Amino acid sequence: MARSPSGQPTDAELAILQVLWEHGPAGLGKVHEALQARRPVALTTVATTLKVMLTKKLVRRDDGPKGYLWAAETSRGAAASGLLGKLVQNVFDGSARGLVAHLIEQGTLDDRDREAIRALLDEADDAGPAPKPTPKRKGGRA
Amino acid sequence: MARSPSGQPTDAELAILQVLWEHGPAGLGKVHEALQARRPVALTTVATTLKVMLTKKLVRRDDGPKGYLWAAETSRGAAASGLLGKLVQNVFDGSARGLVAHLIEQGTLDDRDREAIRALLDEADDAGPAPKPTPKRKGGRA
DNA sequence: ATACTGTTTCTATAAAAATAGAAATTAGCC
DNA sequence: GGCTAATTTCTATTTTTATAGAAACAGTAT
Repeated sequence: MARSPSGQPTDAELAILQVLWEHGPAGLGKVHEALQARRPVALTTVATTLKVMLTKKLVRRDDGPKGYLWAAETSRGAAASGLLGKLVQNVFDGSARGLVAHLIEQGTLDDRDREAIRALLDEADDAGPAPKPTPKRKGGRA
Repeated sequence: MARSPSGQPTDAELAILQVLWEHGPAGLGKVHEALQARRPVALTTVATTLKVMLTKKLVRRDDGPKGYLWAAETSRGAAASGLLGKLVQNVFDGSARGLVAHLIEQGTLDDRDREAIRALLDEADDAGPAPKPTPKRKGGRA
């Protein structure tokens, strides 16, 4: 056997999603144009990939003025979570903290980045101080 | 054309690297055993993958007591950097900060994680307080 | 209506990735 | 010295990914 489809968008698919996330729903031409700006790719290649993405439910297809309008059916956050989850699992042995540590130690983040991250950390502290492991249902505190 | 080899280790390869990173250099049997603990995989599959990884320079192969001893030739950090770089580029539009923000906002990091990260951030501040954008050569301030 | 333009679908190919059986090899054992 | 068990190499298959040409189709403008 070969591998089973991970469900995660591939590189080519991410390139397309990136365009849709930025420009919003767009026709084939628009998507192609945006991709072309980065690296050469045939129009039909984009079309084929979009078709595949449709079956994968990564994009939606609505009737537009000319042909179809293609729209991302996966949010950037969702895609990020999926891919990050895999990476964290594969490389950092499941530790997201390890991943962040890597970025910090590697000097990938500059001063402003670090400052911004501190702010976010503080917000997160305020947001969910509840150490409760998320009650399944019947929310609210006992 | 199809894609050209990214150079980055694939999922199956990462699984093997993970083992080698943890256990250090090991024989085929040991690697297989460790992988098997997670999901079923044939011995020959591991052998074949190792062979491929050898040509990719992801592992080294030294003579051992029985057969060979296989060792990771790529550090966890290096693999992480490569994969993270791609992910950041593909999904976060080049912003590593964006990636960290995602993790924080998604609640992927718990209290202890956040605390640990703060400490690392502080260390990083001390480490390289120079705001100079890394002088190309003839270092030092003008 | 007809030609042009952009879109979609169909068909196809090549490489990588994942997997494993069969066969050959080797080191150690009795 | 030949057997056994682990190892390695060879060969092979399947699926996905990435890519694109050809052809069929739709809408637009003249």
